Amino acid sequence: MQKILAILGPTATGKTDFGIYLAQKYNGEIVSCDSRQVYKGLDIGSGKMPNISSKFKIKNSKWEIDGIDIWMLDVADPKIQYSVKDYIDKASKVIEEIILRDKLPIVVGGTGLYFKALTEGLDYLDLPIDKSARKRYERFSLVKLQEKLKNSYPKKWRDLNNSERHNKRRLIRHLEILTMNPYKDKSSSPNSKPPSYDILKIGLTVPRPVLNSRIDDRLDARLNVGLLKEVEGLYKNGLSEDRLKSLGLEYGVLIDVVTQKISEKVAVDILKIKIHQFAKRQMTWFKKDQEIIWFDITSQDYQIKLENMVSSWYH
RNA sequence: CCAGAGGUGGCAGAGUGGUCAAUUGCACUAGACUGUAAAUCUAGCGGGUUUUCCCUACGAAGGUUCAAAUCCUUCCCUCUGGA
Repeated sequence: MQKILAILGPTATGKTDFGIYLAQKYNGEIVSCDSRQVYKGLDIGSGKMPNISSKFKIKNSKWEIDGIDIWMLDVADPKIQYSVKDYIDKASKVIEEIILRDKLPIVVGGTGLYFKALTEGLDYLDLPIDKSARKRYERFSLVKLQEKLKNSYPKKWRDLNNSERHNKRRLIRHLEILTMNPYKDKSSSPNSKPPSYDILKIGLTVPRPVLNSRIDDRLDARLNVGLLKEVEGLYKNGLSEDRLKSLGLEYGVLIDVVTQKISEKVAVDILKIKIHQFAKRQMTWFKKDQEIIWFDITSQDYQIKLENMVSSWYH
């Protein structure tokens, strides 16, 4: 069975660096699994930029760091919302191509849903976004959305947990799906199963306090190399405030500095907290995947142990 | 030194005699999540193995009252204005 290596985990654990290292060692190519790195122009903030010590070049939107090809970067226009569907369509092709080149695909990233969709498939992925339905439902109150779903699709409503029932955005999507009536249309495929691979899932982790301070340091470093300018540039290039907000974290918070709503100092404090919380959410997601083998990067010899594991899997 | 304002849970900030272990926001903890996922959402959040119960708590110490974060006295501290 074709092998794929995956390096997962929360932000700021050095996934990319380690991925590049392993790619060099095992003749691999990297497939980024990151919902923000897909966008052109989100470079510093999304963590695309390599270390100063690394050599990198970009040709035709294709990145190469220290001689290693990195895929799924700059594949989307930041003005336009990207989706899981877009990601797996493209990334699965990229993986096939790497395999045809007789190289090892190394999926590196922290976007859990994308990774899951890529490796396990997702039901009803062929149901597109219905913009008009979405627009219509967005004006509804939470209660109204709940009533509507309860009445028109009681089975779905019953299946939802408390958290989901209060999630306006999710409620809207369920309603949106309903208007497409996929369950009557036998031609729509319930599941898009990807080919089955032999995937070694490596998880990189650190004790939370350490993680938090790594996040803080990294943010300071990114600020020093022009993160704020990057956000300002995107804004001047026509990304709306709302769009930047929806991009989240550095983009969502720093835009308020660009538009002079808050000071940089305040923004940085807020941002650090938000990234801590984000890292926590990533952990919550990945913890559920029992197949991930975790390595604490602050523990001794983790690198050796990890490499041993990879090489015995890879042969 | 005088005059005003004020000291509430990790922080901000409500509450001005009982329904207050104390609204709310933030932080924090745990979690959910099948086309926005760096998004969106839920729960918990003083302590206690008996939980419609007990203890400790609204600057400190006393007091009034059946009952106080809320009223009174003194003290300590902070801020603003005047010397």
